[in-house]
Amino acid sequence: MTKPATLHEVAALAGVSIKTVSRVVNGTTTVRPDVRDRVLAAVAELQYVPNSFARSLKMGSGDTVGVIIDTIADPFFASLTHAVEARALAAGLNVIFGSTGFTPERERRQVERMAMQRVEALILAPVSGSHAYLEPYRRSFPIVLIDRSIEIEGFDVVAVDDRGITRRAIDHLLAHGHRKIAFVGSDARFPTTVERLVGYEESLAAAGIAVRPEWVRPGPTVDVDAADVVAEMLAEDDQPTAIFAANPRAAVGVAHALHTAERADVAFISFGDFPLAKTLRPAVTYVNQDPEAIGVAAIERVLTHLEAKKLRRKDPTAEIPEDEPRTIIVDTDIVERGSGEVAP
Amino acid sequence: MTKPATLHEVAALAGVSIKTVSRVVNGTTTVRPDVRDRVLAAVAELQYVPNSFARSLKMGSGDTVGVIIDTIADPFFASLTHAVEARALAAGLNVIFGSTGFTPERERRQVERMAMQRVEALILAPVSGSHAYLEPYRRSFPIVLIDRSIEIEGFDVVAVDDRGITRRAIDHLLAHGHRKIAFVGSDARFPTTVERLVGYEESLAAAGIAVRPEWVRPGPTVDVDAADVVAEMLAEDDQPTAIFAANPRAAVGVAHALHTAERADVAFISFGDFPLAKTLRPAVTYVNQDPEAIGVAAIERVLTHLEAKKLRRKDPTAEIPEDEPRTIIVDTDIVERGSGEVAP
DNA sequence: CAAACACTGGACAACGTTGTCTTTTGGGGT
DNA sequence: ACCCCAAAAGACAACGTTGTCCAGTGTTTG
Repeated sequence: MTKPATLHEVAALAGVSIKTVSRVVNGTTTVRPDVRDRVLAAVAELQYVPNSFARSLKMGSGDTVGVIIDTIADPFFASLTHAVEARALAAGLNVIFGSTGFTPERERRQVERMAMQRVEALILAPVSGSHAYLEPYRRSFPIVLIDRSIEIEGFDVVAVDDRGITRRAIDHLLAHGHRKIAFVGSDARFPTTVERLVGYEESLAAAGIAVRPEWVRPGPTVDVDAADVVAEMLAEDDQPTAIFAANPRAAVGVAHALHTAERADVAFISFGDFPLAKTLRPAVTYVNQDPEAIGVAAIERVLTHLEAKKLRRKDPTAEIPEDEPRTIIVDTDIVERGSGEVAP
Repeated sequence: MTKPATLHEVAALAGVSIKTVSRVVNGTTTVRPDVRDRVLAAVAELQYVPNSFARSLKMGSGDTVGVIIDTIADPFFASLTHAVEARALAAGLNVIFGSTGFTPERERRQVERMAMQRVEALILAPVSGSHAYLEPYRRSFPIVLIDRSIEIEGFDVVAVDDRGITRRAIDHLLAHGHRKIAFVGSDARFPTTVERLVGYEESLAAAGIAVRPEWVRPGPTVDVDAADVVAEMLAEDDQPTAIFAANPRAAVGVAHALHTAERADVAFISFGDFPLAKTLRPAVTYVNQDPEAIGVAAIERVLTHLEAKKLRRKDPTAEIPEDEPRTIIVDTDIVERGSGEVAP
């Protein structure tokens, strides 16, 4: 593990001053071709790589954005992060990431880490709980909240209209004649599924149908398997004729249960696509919440803020309307593939 | 966007010297309780967060490890990265990540970026092509190659015995009486699938069966859908009675094709599990290449190297055998779930 | 041919932190 | 009351880089 070369060493080898090497490396000013070549030769020989610590320290800002999500093992966040990284790379930014594991405490720890790493901006999928603690951080770097909205003013938010689209999904089932609709995958820990549940309730209320608590079930948790929940409901005499899965993991369970019970007669809509959803018969109708679109929108907000910061450095009085926090609702639609169009 | 507070400001507010604040923050030496409290109050009031750029610059080393993979959208790498991050967090390390998008050129660029970020270590899933360019970097920080091995000596490698386990999978099909076995998902770009193809060929050769080129097909690529490939083969009079999918994406295509054609009579083994694989009927037998196990083994190697580095700082002459590059083959097995045990 | 002029190269300080070394403080023993 | 010693606090340099400013060089023009 040799220590990397420094400007001094390159300068000594090339027989110039460190400042000249700096100029060649950064290419800001013109340097006489022969000197330039000598420096580049030295750079190559010593395998010189600029020290970003020193550079960022001097410059007063780095080139890293943070991404904090539930877990990268969730395909939804994997796609989202993928989109963020691709755009960040193009913009010359590094991506540092951390997971909350669904716990507020760990979320705080991750945010703190990001602050210490002096990220230029933070993209955060907040877990439930108070987020007042974010306030001071927001003064140091822009924070874009994704996937779920938060009660506090002043943050950028990129999310999906969970309530509205769920309402539309339930309306869709109602329109196909269903009156007995189950909701699988409720989880009070997640604001998103809570919102989806509200959409479910609103839709039923508008149709004059009472919510039956025994048909509102938790999704996959440590001790509950969504497949078991469905099997249980389908074992009763009085059964739902349609099932809405509030998240893809729940949907996989529901699909498993319906498939093993050979109950193609039960209508089914999933919130979020999953692999093989189109292979099952009937293929699964789903709410298309596009993770890439959310990721792209989030990183674009970040880039806008960074651009604004650059502008403001030149002219601190400049008015930059794009720099104000915004709430972006990413479009969502329902993709009909059969399972959601089954008649009761 | 206020500038974060510095040690100087905290020191001024607390009425002490910066060194004392540094001591309180790092908790190395004892500080008189009253002074300590005053400093902590100032830290809280100013929202002081240490500047890791300055710290890393002074210390000569940071606390970040890099992870470079094909794409985080691949569930295999998502799980792997998840395991790496969890362990890194526990060790107080930050994870910075980048994707190659399967192109050698972009891989180089990502490695360069990591070097500039002065990562403490790098976990890399190399794409094919020459990796001689890694040699100089290896002198600056340890590099652990994952998932695929590389021709160069001197690197840590954590991988799966692709050839051996594939051979076992094909042997498994042979043992169930199959003689006509197709291989879907070959891709010369990936050393892993190349190795798997070799395993396939070895197994057939050992059984005295000739490889039929028309049954060795590429997996999903930009212009080839694995499902179409399978449908094509099953349209012929002379068909394979068993199919081996060389990667999970190919497997999803194969599953789709078999399922839509209602060909439960065709045996099927997948390299890698995929969601719903256990839901299909018959449930899909698969080679269990545990991504978490690979991730854990890789980050453990990294931690070992960093520990060794710390030891060596104290005693540069110390002999640390664990620090030598190693090749770790992570255990793999075949999970029988039905589809691989179908008779011809 | 000389003088002004770009243009190139170098010395020095500073970013915020920690390590080393020195100074101050406080408390105990005589 | 004095001195000594340990513990606590401070002064200063240094990490590797870039920005500012100044000196030197060669080129072009009056």
